[in-house]
Amino acid sequence: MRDLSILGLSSKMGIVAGMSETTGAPLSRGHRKREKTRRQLIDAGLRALAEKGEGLTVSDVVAEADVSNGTFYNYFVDRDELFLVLAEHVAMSIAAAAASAPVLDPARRFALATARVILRAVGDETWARVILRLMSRPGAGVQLSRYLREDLAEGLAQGRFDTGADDATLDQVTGLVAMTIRRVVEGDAQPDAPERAVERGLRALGVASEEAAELAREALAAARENAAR
Amino acid sequence: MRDLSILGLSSKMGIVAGMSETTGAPLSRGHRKREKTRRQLIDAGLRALAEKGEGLTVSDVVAEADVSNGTFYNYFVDRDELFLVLAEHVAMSIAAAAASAPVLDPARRFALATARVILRAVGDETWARVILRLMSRPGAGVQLSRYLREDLAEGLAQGRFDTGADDATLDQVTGLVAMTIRRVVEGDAQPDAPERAVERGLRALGVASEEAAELAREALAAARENAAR
DNA sequence: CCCAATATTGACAAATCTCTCATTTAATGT
DNA sequence: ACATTAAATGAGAGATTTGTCAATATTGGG
Repeated sequence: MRDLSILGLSSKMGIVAGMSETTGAPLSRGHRKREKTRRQLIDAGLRALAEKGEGLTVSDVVAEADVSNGTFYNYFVDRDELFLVLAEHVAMSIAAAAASAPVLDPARRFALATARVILRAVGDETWARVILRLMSRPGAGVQLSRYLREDLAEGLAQGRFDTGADDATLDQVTGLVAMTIRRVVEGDAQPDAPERAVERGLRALGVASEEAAELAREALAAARENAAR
Repeated sequence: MRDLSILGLSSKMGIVAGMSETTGAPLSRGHRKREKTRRQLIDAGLRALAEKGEGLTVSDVVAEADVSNGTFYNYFVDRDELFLVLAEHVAMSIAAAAASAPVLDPARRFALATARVILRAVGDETWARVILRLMSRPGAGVQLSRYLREDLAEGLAQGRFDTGADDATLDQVTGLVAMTIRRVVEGDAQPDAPERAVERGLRALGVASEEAAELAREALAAARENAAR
C-alpha cells in the first residue's frame, strides 16, 4: 500500500482475470464468465467503503465478499487499485443514474437528472454513503458535476437559465445535491426533501418560483415511475 | 480501535493530563502548563487528518507531533478519542471563524460570517482539508450549518430573506460553502470565488441580485481587513 | 538543592495487515 | 473421461499498528 496518486489512473493496473468489464468482444473465450468474482469484490468493496471509509482493509473486503484473501490479488494488484476502480465505478454510476430519456427542455432535463440521482441515493443507502465518502477525495467534485455542465450551458444558451455552467453555479447545485444525499443518509430528511432539492436547484438557475415547483413535482413523479419500472 | 459511536461522546473520555481546555479555573495547580503537549498532538492530528484522512494512524500523529508513542496515550485513551476531539475542535473552529462583530442586518451578518469561513479556508489549507474530511463523517452536516440557523431565522422574521432556516435552504448554503472550500483546496478556484460564493448564498436567500453583489463585496473587504489585523 | 508529582520515553507483546506462492479445486473443450 | 487452462485457497513472511509499562527525565514548590 502506498499513497494513491492523486489524479490520473494507476500506473500499474494489472488486471489479471477478466480484462473485459465493458469490452465489446463477447468475453473472447466463453468460459471467462468468472467476472462474477470481480463483481463480488467490487460490490463488497463498495459496502466496505460505505461503512469504513478510506480506512477500509483488504481483509474487510474479502470477508464481505466471502472469498479468500489470495483471491483478491488475482483481481487487483493492490489495495489502491481497488480504490481507483471503486472511484471510477461510482463516477460512472452517477452518470448512469443521471442519464435521462431525451428531454428537450434543459430545465426539465436538469430536474429529471437531479431527481434521479437523489432518488437513487434514497433507495440505495450504500451507494449514497459511498458517494459521500468519495466526496472527500481529491477530484471528486469534478466527477459529481460532470453530469451538469452540458445541461447548464445549453440552458443558458437557450435563455432558459439566467446563469451558466460557471464554477459558482456548479458548486451551488452539486453542493445542494450532496448535502441532500447526506441528509438522506443520516436519516433526518423530510419525505419531500428530494422535491425541495430539485426545486431549489431550478430556482438557483433562475427558473421562476412557481415553475420550479411545478417542474420539480413533475420530475420526481417521472423519476419515481422510471425507477419502479 | 473500535467502531466509533456514531453520535454522542465517547464513553471513555479518560483525560489524564490537563483536564481543562476551557475550564474557567486557572489551571488548578500552576505547573500544568503542559497543555502544550496536548495542543501539539491535536495540531499534529489535524495535519495528519488533512493528509491521510480517516486512515490516520497514531504513528502518523506522534511522528508529526515529534513526541513518543507512549505520550499519545497519556492524552487520549484511544485513537478514536482523538477523532472525537478533532471533530469537536473543528466544529468549534468553524463557529469561531464565522463569529463576526455584532452586525444588525441579518443579510450583512450572513455575508460576513460566510466570507470569514471561506477566507479562513483559503488561508489555512490544513483547516480546509480537515473540514472536507470530516464532511464525510456522520453528524458533520449539523456542525457545519449550526452557524447559519440563527441568522437565517432572524432574516426571515425581519423580511430580509424570502426563505427561512428550513432544511433545503441550509443544505443549499452549506453545500455551496463546502463545495467552494473543496474548490479552493483543489487549487482551481478563481480569485473571486469567495466573493461569488457569498453573492450566490445571498441570492439563494432571496436578496436581490445587485444588492447581493454589493453586500458580498463589502463582506469580503471587511473579512479581509479583519483577517489582516 | 532536594523531593514529590507529573510527563516522557522507548522497548515490547499482541494484534492486524498486506502481499506471495505453492497447492488444490473447478471449469472447459474435445 | 481426460487433459488443459484458469480460479480459488490459505498458510505464512514481513511490515505496521496499537496499546502497555517500567524506567527515566522534568517540573515547581518548599
